[in-house]
Amino acid sequence: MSQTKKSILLALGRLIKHRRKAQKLSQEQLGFLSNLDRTYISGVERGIRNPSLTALVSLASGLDTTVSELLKDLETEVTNLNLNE
Amino acid sequence: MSQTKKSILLALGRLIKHRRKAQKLSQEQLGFLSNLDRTYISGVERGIRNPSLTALVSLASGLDTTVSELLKDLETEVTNLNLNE
DNA sequence: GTGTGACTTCAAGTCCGTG
DNA sequence: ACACGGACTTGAAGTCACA
Repeated sequence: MSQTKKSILLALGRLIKHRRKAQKLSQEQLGFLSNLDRTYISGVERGIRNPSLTALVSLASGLDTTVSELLKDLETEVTNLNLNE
Repeated sequence: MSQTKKSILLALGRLIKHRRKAQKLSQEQLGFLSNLDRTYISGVERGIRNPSLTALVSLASGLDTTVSELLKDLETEVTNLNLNE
């Protein structure tokens, strides 16, 4: 796993945690809302999971947002979002 | 795999194919640009692959766009983008 | 309420090829 | 140039017990 990938996943994790806190949800509650295991949420927030598109869709709707919104935030956080060079 | 997931992946595939054609790229060329195997690109376009976040990032930059842009298009195509109900 | 390690099953992703 | 397949290695999905 490249360093850039890691930083993307870490940024995603921070973002999701931030959104979750803003909604005053526990990982358990978000897990329920998104039909994902609480420990899986934990892994995503810590940046050790690389979620699939469908997992992202589940997460986003649990957080009452869309994937594109979520990733737009990610793109403002990660300045150089390029894996291919 | 639920029906909704399939329709999301099919929509993503159509979208990517459309973008790729617009750029006048072959699957092979896009594979090269995004550092992904050509057969994998083929699978994504046919909706039988569920790409990870990092794969999406790679694809997006190969298509000279961002993941959020790509998924915004997807959200306009897929009316009910909700896996959790 | 969360982090973490370990685990199994299944899909991601690559590489070989065919028509 | 692409769909499709087999075989392969790595990693994601999904869950558990424990601290």
